[in-house]
Amino acid sequence: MQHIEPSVEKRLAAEGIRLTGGRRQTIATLAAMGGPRTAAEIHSETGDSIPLSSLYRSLAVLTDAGILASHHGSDGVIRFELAEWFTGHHHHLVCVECGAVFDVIPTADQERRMARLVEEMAAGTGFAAAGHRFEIEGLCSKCR
Amino acid sequence: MQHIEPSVEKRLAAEGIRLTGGRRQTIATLAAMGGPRTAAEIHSETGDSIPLSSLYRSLAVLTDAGILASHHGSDGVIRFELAEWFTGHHHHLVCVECGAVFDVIPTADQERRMARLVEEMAAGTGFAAAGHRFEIEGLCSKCR
DNA sequence: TTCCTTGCAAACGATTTGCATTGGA
DNA sequence: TCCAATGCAAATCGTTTGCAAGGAA
Repeated sequence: MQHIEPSVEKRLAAEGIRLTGGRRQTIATLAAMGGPRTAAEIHSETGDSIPLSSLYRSLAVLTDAGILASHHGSDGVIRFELAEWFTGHHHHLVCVECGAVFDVIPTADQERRMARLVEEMAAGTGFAAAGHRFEIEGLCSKCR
Repeated sequence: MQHIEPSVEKRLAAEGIRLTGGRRQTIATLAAMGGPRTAAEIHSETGDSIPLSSLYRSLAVLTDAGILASHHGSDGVIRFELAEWFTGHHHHLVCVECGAVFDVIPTADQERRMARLVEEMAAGTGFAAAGHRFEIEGLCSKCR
C-alpha cells in the first residue's frame, strides 16, 4: 500500500479530493483482497467501520478519479478493484454459479491479439472503440 | 418470427412451459427490436400491454429455458435478447455514455482466435471455462 | 472560515414475490 | 379439470441522496 499511496494522493489532490482515513482504508482493503469486491464485502472486511453509505460515496469518488474500476457482475451487484494502472491490464474469470470474479493477466502477445480483434470488429460500425472487456465464464474451483 | 416459433414451442413444451400470448409477444418484440433490450423498453414497445411483473416473470422463464439470454449492463439494468441459437454467436459494442448495446458478429476466423485466447488464459487456473464474453466499449454514433 | 467528507435516515428504482384469479391444453 | 400463467399490490435489496454535523486546510 505504502508504495501506491503517494501517487493516489497526488492524483486526488489534483482534483481537490481528500485522501481521508476511510478512503485510505477502503483502498488498502481492496488491495489486500486482491480482486473485484462488492461494497458489502469491503464493508464487512473492515469490520463495519465504514457505514455503507459513506463507503458507496467513497467508492464512487475513487472510481471517478480513476483510482478504482467498477464492474457490474452477472448477479447485478457492483464490484470494485484497483484501477489497471496499479494492477496492470487484466481480464476476468467469472463464476456463473456464485458470481465470484478472479483476475487473469494476459501475456503481451495475448493482449496484442485481443487488441487486433477489437480493432477488426469495431471497424465500420460507426462506433468509437475505447477499450474492451473480456470475460471467461465458467465454474470456479469451489463451485464445480 | 413464424420460423422460430415452432422450435421455441417445442423447447418450452419439453419443460412443461406454455407459449402464451404474452410470451409470444415478448419474443416477437425482442426479435423485431434486434438487440439487447431492457424490460422497460420491451414494456413500452408493446404499449404497456404486459404488466412489468408478468414481463419480468416471462423473461426469467424464457431465459431459463434458453430462449433468451440476459446481460447485466454497466448501468445496472438487465437487457434481454434472443439466445444465440437464433441470432448466432456474437459479441457486443457497449456505449459507455448511454449504456446502449449493439451486436457484432465475429467472423469464423475471429471467433476461432477468440476461443484460442479463452483456452490459453483459463489454462492452469482451476477454473472450468464454459464460455466467454467479449465486449468492446466506446461511444455509439449518437453519443460521440 | 471554507468546503470536502461523514453518518444517519429516508428515498429510489429495478426486480421479485404473495396471493387470488384467469386461461390454456 | 388441473396447473401454469397473469395481474395487482406489496416487499426486496443494492444503491443513492438530503441534511445536519464533523474535520482538514
